Amino acid sequence: MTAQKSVTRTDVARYAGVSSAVVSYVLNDGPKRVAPATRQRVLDAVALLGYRPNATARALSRGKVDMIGMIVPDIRNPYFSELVYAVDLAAHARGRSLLVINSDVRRSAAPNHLKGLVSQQFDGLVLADTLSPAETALIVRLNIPIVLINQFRGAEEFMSIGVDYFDGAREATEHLINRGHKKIAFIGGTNPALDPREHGWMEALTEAGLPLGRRYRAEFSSAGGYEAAMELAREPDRPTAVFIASDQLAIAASAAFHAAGLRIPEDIAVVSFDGTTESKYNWPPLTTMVQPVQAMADEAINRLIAGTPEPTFVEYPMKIVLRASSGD
Amino acid sequence: MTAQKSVTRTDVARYAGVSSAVVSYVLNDGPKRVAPATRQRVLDAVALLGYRPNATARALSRGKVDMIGMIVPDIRNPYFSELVYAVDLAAHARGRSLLVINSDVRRSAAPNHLKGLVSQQFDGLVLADTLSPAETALIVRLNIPIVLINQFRGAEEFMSIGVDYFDGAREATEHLINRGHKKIAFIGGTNPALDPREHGWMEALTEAGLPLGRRYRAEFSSAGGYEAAMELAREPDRPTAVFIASDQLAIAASAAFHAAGLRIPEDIAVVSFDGTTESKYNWPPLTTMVQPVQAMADEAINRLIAGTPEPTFVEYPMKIVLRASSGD
DNA sequence: CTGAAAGCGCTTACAG
DNA sequence: CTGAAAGCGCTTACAG
Repeated sequence: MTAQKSVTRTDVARYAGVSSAVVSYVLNDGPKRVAPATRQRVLDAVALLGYRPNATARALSRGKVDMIGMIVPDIRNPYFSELVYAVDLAAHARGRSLLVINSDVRRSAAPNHLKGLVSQQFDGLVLADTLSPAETALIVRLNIPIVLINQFRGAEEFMSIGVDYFDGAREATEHLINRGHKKIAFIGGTNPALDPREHGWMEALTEAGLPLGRRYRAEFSSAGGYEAAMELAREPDRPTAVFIASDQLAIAASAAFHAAGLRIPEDIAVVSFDGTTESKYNWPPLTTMVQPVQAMADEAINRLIAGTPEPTFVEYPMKIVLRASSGD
Repeated sequence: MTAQKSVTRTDVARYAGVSSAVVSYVLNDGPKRVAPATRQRVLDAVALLGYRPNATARALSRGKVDMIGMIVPDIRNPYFSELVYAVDLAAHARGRSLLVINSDVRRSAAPNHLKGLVSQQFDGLVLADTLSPAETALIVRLNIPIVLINQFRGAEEFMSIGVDYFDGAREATEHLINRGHKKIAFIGGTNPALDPREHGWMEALTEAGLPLGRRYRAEFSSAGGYEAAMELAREPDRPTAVFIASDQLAIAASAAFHAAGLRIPEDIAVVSFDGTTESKYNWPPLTTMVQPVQAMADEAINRLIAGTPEPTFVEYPMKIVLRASSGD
């Protein structure tokens, strides 16, 4: 269903009166040199015939596709769409396309959502999703460079790129403590393992000799954040501040607090996590821990292109951005 | 850089003691029938050798890649990330992968951002971006099925799928009129041509015998929406209501109104356009015109797969969702 | 029901 | 500087 009778390398070669090899040399700028006059003839033929190289054939012949795959839970989450954007930018800067795989979509569309992926000849894979052991095994068998990004549950087999979740969370909580809050809650996800963000929150409170506030575990979605915040708002002994594990949750939580008649930050101060653009346009604007998304994306792509990376954990520090939600 | 010494069809065939053609027949369930016993031998060999078919070779041989391309201005805009998600879902349901191209990224990464696209052998292309005439010419030469989505400036050459922008905008404005507003402004984009949303707003006001309110033209970004709203807020003869052309603009505008000390909807009522999830979690929740995104996405994919679609305009009606931003 | 073989459109050693 | 040719890993008419 591509072009009906598409122009091929051979057509160009014939028209220019050279071999198809020469056409390749011209188009790829190598590996052989071509005489200027010949070169011009080829270029003219290309233009005249409207020739477009077939990327598929090229990929088959070269044994690589110049394409990187990226697995993401849900691209509708602003954090992930910013991450995808950054990785895409990095990939293109290095001459690669990025094929984004929404694991959400796959999971609903097919029982074995990674199946199609398996036959794809990616140069590498950026994993922004937590996979089941079975899925991980499948991925490993792909035998291509892999980098985990945005995951704190670092797998032993792969290189992992992320922020210092623990320290970031601790700093966020400390900021609330420094502003005089004594009852500081936590809203986060329903992880099976301990979320380092929850851990960092605990650590900060413990260090300050403060009691652990209540923790609310929600689905990582707007609806989840809204419900958790509503629950918090109805608490008889309400906390005066809350550290929320993602901007998406925090934005929905803000709406819930408003709906419950709470003023931010007067009644409930909020510090969030991620530093997406959305956090700035929330009402009130969110104080949030910023992830250096582009730097992480660049790193991921560079490592992949360099070949299978060492299974280490590359950790970026976070920076806090002070805004009105915490009274700043 | 794919698997070092990957297992090929030939290896499987040899191991199973059949020809590579038979392996194909088994794996593709056709076009020939294979004896059950032989079939089982092949399947066993596949499992034992850990064979993964090479999608690139398959694509070259079949002349198609089962991949659809989608060009989007900026995936970080929630409306587009929801649209991409929907199209991805539709594509996978039909057995195709979706390669998303951020024209933003391409434009900054390469002068001719569509160049790489040209050699890709897509089965079809979903265009959610307005292209320059030169870019359009390039795309046409691709000679593959194309569908425009989310564009009101319908090109004559292509099928176009979208909502009834004009009617949607009119209904949005009428809602404000029905609630008694007399001074209704408009915040929209800086389009060279007349945005039908602006046109619909005008029409509603004219029909009601109301004077045209001021119109604020902004970049389609959060920053753009914020600035436009700030300008509106400072107006001496401030409007009491505003129709805003997208949720992204409206969310940023809400923040600006709050920052300027205006209450929504008491001082300024807002009706927005798009119906993204974000609109629901804004404060206050936005009354907005909902686009039937999934239906549009399904339609786009179905048409592409059926072959080059007729250059018609498929228009979906919009539905208003009433929420607090308009006092509902 | 199974096999030998041509072909998809490139790339790239190998000769000249 | 240029060409003839093998090869990438599949698919699929064509024979048997």
